[in-house]
Amino acid sequence: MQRMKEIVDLLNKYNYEYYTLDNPSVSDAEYDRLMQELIVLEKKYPNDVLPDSPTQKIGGKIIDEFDKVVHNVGMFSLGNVFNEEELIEFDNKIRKVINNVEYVAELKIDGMGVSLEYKNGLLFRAATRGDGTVGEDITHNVKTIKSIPIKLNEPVDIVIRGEIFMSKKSFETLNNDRKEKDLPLFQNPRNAAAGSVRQLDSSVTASRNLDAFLYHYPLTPFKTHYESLEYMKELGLKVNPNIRLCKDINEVIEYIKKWTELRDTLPYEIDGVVIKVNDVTKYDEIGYTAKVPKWATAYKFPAQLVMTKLKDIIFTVGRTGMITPNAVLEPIKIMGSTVSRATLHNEDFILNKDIKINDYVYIKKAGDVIPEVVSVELKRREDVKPFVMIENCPICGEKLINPKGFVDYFCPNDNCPARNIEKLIHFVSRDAMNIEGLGERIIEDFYNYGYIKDFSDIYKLKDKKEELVELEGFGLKSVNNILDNIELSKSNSMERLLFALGINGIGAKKAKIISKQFPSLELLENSSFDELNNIKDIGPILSKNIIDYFSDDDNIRELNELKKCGVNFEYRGKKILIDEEYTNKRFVITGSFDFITRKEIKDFIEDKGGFISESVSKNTDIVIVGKDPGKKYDDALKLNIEIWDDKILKEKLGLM
DNA sequence: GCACCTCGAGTTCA
DNA sequence: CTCGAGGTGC
Repeated sequence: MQRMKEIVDLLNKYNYEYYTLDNPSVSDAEYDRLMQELIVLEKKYPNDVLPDSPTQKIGGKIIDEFDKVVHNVGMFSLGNVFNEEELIEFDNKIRKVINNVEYVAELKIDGMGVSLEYKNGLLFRAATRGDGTVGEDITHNVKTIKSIPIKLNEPVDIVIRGEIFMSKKSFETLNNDRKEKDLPLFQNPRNAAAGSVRQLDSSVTASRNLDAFLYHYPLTPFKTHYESLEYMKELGLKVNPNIRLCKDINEVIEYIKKWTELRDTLPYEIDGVVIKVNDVTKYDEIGYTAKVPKWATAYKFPAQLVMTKLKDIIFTVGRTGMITPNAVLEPIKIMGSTVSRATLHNEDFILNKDIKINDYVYIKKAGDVIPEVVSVELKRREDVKPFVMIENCPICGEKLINPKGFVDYFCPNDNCPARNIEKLIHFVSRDAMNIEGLGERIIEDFYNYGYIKDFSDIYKLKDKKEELVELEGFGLKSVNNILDNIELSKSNSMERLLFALGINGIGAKKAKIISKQFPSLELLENSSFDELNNIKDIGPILSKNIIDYFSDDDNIRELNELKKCGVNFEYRGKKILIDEEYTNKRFVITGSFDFITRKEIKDFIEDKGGFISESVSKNTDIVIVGKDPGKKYDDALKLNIEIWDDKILKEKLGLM
């Protein structure tokens, strides 16, 4: 079919031009006409459909859920700088490591990160960023995006990272369309793009007019980032045309100034500028922090500020009794949503910012989500009332306390209804007992009806099934669902229960650390202050909180009730084999070993509850020394720290 | 005793 | 996200 091939070639050429030239040689109307003709032809001759036909990109597959994808190269996030000084500091730190640094400055597209995996030049898999290690498989949807080629110009195996976004124009069209159909509107192009990519039905994604820029080649063989980008263009990948190679940080600053001004003229939204060291071979030398690479950063444009009236300051009570002042605002639209509340954190925050009731205040959205009061417009101040911290709990009336050295005030009443409800909400929450279907509203209702007061009452709800079914808004189906999930939660591993109990200062992470060393609640109950205090990352205050918790008769009674209800008290995860010689001891490894890998030593020690640290200090317990040890060995000798040579190590490992 | 980092607690709206 | 507190290292 000669004509079919002609059209396919034309359309592919057009797609390419559309994203690389300002004035493509084919008009929108002509493109649509050709597409129509092609669809008719392909219907007529389904056997002759060409593999690189653009119609093959319009998916129609509906899937049940997204598969998880483990990124074979981690997808890191970037650190942020918010002004010129911070940027110069970023540059200074890099120039301490390497001189004559060149940067690549790129527009930071406000969209959604994506990882593309090509095999033999064909798009094999596309995944979201997720937590950086595990993302979601969105291949079926990404195939519908015109600017992401299904086939590259060379048959290579390659992983490429980029950003999927929606143009300002498409966003407007989409929202106008949704308005007509009375559908909820998207807040901004980024949410629209993210929502569209996460469609189970890819024909919906196809209709959304998504676009993409690719900007990163993680395992590049090239010496510089700029060369990688050039190569990506050769492959047919769409790279943003406004990328600039900068000789030094001053050129980066120039670039930022230019785009701060031109920002609104772009057809898509940007929220800053990304700056990367051009020389890829220096990345390891410059290094990484725990979270982000040190060889790149994002300059973020200042967030949008809006002014509104602060009508009142009210107070909420958390599960710990912590009192939090909240600003009641004249509702105002900011970045797509209407805000009427914002946290004021504590008394100091309010006094430092000199916030008074009836003031006009500037609001921004921190991380584009959480509203935050930035400052007061003193020029508009009139008829204001001073802020006065309350002295009694707004719910139960108990006199508040302000522990020495604390900024926050607390309601000390263990039976405060507000606290009780918050404790129950925490107990069922996702990282705690994870009881789905038992949401905040329902907890509140059940508490007020008197069905639940203590944690264990949740497990006794099944005895009241007949009554619950009669409640307004509940039916047999919803009640059954809740009761099923309550039953399921009984078998949770100990760390969830420990976290759910809500001991002060014991969050999800600490609960897990503790559970590994005291793998049942009974063992924890019988632990001593010293044993707890010895655990790494658990100090005297948390140890005391735990001891106090288990010394309280009410708590013991409640734990017995939970046990009676059949709630699991055991830790089900990987346990530590407690061993005096290893548990909570700090090890440092130096030199090399021919009979074992470092990873194996590390696993051996960590299985017994020991820790590996990188440098020797007076807190190091044991230094393991192999062949050709480094400075760490000298440090160990100086500080008189126990040393295990390869012979001792072999004995300990049971190899001799 | 101070500087650093990690963690916990509370947080908005649809 | 932001804040303060707690833990640890120097």
